[in-house]
Amino acid sequence: MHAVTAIHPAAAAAKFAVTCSSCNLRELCLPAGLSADELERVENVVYARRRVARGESVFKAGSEFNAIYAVRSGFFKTSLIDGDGREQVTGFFMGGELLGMDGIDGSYHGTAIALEDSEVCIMPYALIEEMSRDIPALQRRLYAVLAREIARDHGVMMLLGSMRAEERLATFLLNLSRRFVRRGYSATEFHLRMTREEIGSYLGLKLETVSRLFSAFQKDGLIEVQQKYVRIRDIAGVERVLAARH
Amino acid sequence: MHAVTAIHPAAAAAKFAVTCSSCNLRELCLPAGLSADELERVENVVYARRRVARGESVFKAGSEFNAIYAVRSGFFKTSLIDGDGREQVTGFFMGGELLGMDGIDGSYHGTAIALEDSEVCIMPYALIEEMSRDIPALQRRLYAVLAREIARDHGVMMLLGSMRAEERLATFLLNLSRRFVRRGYSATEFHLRMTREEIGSYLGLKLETVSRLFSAFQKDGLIEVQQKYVRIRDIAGVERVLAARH
DNA sequence: CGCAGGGTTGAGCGCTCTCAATATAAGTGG
DNA sequence: CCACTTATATTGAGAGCGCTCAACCCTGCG
Repeated sequence: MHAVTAIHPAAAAAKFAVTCSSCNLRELCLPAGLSADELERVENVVYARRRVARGESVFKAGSEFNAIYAVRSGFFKTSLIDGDGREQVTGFFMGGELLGMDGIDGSYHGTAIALEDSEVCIMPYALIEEMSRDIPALQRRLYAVLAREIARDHGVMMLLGSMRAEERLATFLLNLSRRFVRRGYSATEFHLRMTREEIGSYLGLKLETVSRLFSAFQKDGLIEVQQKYVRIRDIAGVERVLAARH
Repeated sequence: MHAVTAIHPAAAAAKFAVTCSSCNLRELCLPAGLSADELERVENVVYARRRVARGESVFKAGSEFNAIYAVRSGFFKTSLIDGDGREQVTGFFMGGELLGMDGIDGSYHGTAIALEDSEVCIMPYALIEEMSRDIPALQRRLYAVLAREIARDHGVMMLLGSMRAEERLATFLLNLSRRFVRRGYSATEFHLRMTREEIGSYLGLKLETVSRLFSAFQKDGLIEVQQKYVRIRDIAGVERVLAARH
């Protein structure tokens, strides 16, 4: 069992600064408007961290659901394997984002795999659930996080259902850029953690098509690309790829 | 405000039978293992119904979130409209299914439109949220419903990302069939409520392609189709379209 | 009856895939 | 440190699936 012991408020705040904030639990904690006391309790939820080596899984599709994971550092993909062994990448996740929420109804629906050596915070669901009953702000937050995941998926459905290949890649690059920025990294220069094949799976394209598009974007002066290194030279230009629909 | 007045248990059960069960709230109520007393409270959440005429919307993208809706009768589509006015259908919903959960973080993300004269049960979110704190089973249920929506969307992502046109249509038909059966309708014979264009949008295909595929399935003896009427003549054959991946 | 919305079908094009060869990186073990 | 292996990327040529454009048909309804 997990014991919630009394901690001095200042100590709680300090501990939060170490554990929750450095776990980058922004999705769950930051905008929730929790009191210091509530923060302490939430912070206690993160009762363990776990290193996940590149290529290892955090959880596998079908295995029993018992925790949500917050990415503390590193980079992950989530994917489904279909009956014929075909993989569909359903998302990429970086620091501060949550993994495993699709498992709340019993077992994980997909598999989460680290694309580089990473670390996650383990948040046992039983504790979260219990606590969310006492802390309305946390409950609202949890629902909101789930709802936002649905909204994100709908965005991907729109991408897959109605965009042409170059629009998909442009959307992908802009999305990555925005997320890197929010984490204090460069908006225009980054290393891709995933392979062309994984990008292709996510975007509903073949890896050769992805590769060709990178080359085409480079030829058009939109980006500079060399294997996994990408520099966006003309963000407005990349955005224009989306604007010029049809 | 909504007043929870004391009701005799038997009366509560009767009222539940009328309101909740006939609202087909199976997603939320049925497998939750609620006590009679809890059922009464949940049933009180459905404080109003609303008729939605064909073509009308239940809620619109961007409007303020205040309720989840359960389909009582009829048929709905949800869709996103992108900047250029392009529509992406994100789902079809029939009796007993829930609409509007993607709005929990403030405002509805998509628009829900009735494809035939329909009726929904209005479940004010403030009440649900409050109640889910008192009734753990309901809370778990709500999370599960949200999680299942995410899983559903991942399934659609797989469909859009990795299936060929005929596989998509086969998947669509089998999914509809399964859902009709669960509601006591025929598994093999039904009227489509949506247009070819809406099916196409959902499946990431053009309406002409959808039409051609229906014709092709008919020629192969898999189905019989005449405008919106569909009869599946060879379910195993339709399933084989999926099995024979490339 | 005429109109409008939805559905079907055809012809041809083009985007993306398939197949294949080559190039580049990143390990691995001697 | 260097050959060797393996994973990942790039690029080309050609094919085919699904799209575009267009004509026609069906059905319901005022």
